[in-house]
Amino acid sequence: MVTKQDVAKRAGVSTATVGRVLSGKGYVSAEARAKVEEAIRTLNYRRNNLAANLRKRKSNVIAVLVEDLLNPYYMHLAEAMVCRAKEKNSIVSLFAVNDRDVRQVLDDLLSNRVCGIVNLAMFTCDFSWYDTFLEEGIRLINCTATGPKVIVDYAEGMHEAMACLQRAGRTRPAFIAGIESWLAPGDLRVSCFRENAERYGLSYDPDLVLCGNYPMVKAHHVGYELCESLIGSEKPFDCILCMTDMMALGALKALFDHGIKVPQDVSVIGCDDLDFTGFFQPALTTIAVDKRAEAYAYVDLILDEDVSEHDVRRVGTKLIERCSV
Amino acid sequence: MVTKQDVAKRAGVSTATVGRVLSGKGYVSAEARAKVEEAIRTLNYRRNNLAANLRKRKSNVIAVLVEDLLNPYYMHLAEAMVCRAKEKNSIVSLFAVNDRDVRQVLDDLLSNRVCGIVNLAMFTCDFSWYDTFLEEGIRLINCTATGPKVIVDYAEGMHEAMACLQRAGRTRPAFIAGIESWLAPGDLRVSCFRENAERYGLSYDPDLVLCGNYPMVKAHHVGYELCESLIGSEKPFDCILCMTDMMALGALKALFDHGIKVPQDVSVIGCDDLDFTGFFQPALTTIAVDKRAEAYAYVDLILDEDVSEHDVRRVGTKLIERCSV
DNA sequence: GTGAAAGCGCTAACAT
DNA sequence: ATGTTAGCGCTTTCAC
Repeated sequence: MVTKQDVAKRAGVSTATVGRVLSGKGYVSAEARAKVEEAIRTLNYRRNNLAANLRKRKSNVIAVLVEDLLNPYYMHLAEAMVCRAKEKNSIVSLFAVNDRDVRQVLDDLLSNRVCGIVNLAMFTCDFSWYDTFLEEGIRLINCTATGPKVIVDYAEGMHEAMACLQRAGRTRPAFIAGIESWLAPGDLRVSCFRENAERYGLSYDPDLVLCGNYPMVKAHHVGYELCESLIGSEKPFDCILCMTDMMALGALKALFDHGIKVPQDVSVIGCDDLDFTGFFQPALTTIAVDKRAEAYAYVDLILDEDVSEHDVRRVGTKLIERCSV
Repeated sequence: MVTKQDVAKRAGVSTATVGRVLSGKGYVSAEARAKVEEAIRTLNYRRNNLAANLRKRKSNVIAVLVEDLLNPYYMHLAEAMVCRAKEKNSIVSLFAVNDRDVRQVLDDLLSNRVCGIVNLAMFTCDFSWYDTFLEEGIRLINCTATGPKVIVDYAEGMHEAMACLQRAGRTRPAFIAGIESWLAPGDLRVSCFRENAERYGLSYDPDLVLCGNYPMVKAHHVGYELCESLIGSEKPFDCILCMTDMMALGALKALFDHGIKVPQDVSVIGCDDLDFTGFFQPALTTIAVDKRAEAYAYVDLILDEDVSEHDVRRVGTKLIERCSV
């Protein structure tokens, strides 16, 4: 294995000079630079990140905490994060967590001195350890109420969705929320709906806001079950808003299985705009999230120099109209 | 940050002794062990993997190379790999590659001294660098013709699929292969079909084996386009075998858009058994791969001690009958 | 059964 | 403009 030493020797300079040309900082004579570059090329030198990381007391690994990795939404995010991280010489590692083993995973992250943590899990972490992480210089995104975070602004898309429903003459929406914690004000989907439904001639009935056991149960199953119970309840509804496209997929199937026609009898709107929701039956009208922007924001919040403790990045949404309304 | 030194000092022993109790190797008196354990607990010591990795000249990172991360199949794999890796104190990092930037990614992997590489991309890597990796002690899985690999034995499932088609009275299958390289003998799907179709009363017509531009184009779009061109070609066919469930999703939609009924007019069989293929319209009959076994095999091939250069692990498949045949 | 000490390859502060 | 050097925290050999 070729070390910086080797390069220095071969170029007839010191390791410091090699370091300077490698990092691009500090003065290096054109002559020295040329010799060093030549040595690097012929020796095929490659920096050992293990050593660099130790020295810097921090790795180039961004940890992504996921609870439901199988939901394509998170893979969209993961993919874009991988790309962005690559541009910035970092790598992303996936960590599966659930509310029972967070502690152990956190231990692991500390041990591995990851450079930052993006929390894509839906439970609110017990980050009493928050300070431990900060002391180590590990940035935490979407982990605590106060820290840096990216907020998906579902409001825009939600308004369009409600307007769309109104145009279709719908008045009694049900809401498949899937998980209690998404009812919290931090998530704009339900709250925006609750506060503005009336304005669009839509009734707001708390009984029609349904929670299930996501993510213990897969999103599409949650959607299916919740939709079935909705049908069984015999409460009148003429459209369904779903927190995620996968839940909408489940709802669509439940509706189909019960002979309820979409969009003739009931309209369905999803959220996420996965790359294949246009292939659902019928093609799903959905609130699209700018997943790329979201993912890039995560990586940037971890890697950029000038990020404040209260940095908040907003990500836009918009309605994509297809055939389910 | 608490170091091994600190623990040693606190326990009144040397770092070597601390190392012994930590690793569980070597003799340590009960007395010393107790003191060390106490110190570890009260100091809240956590090993610094950065340092350990440097010393061992190898990290605990398993690199996974993916080309089409958005295909849920790879996510299933990734998820299971993350779990398995966690059991063995390793972490998995995702690397996006395509045949144009492999070289750079490989450079990156070398720089980061990952402990192993699992190639989930479909192109055959130019691993002329193979030796460079081996010298560094980096294991390569599914990278070269000769190295350790896991083979998905599609034959079992494929036989069941053909039998199923035969029972349904089908005789003229089309095959949506999606990508040229999957036609190679290394992949059992097409080859098993080609060699055995006749036995099940199925015709084998090379003109009905369709390739597209996967993974440059998303799997479901490839499935859609290929199926459309199939319909347009006016060659007779009464069933379609698809290389992946996502391609089947596309085919299903193309068929629907052209008013062709599944399974009445045409039967469709997919491959993978993604967790939501039962929610397709109609629910898809598919060849299920034991994804967990596949994923575990990858991790084990990287991490286990006793892996030979020609180790081959087989993963089973079986047909899941739903409603598309 | 235990301890001392030599690095792993790099970075950066300091000296020249 | 360039070189020297002191660690980063760990593992592991070797000596006691």
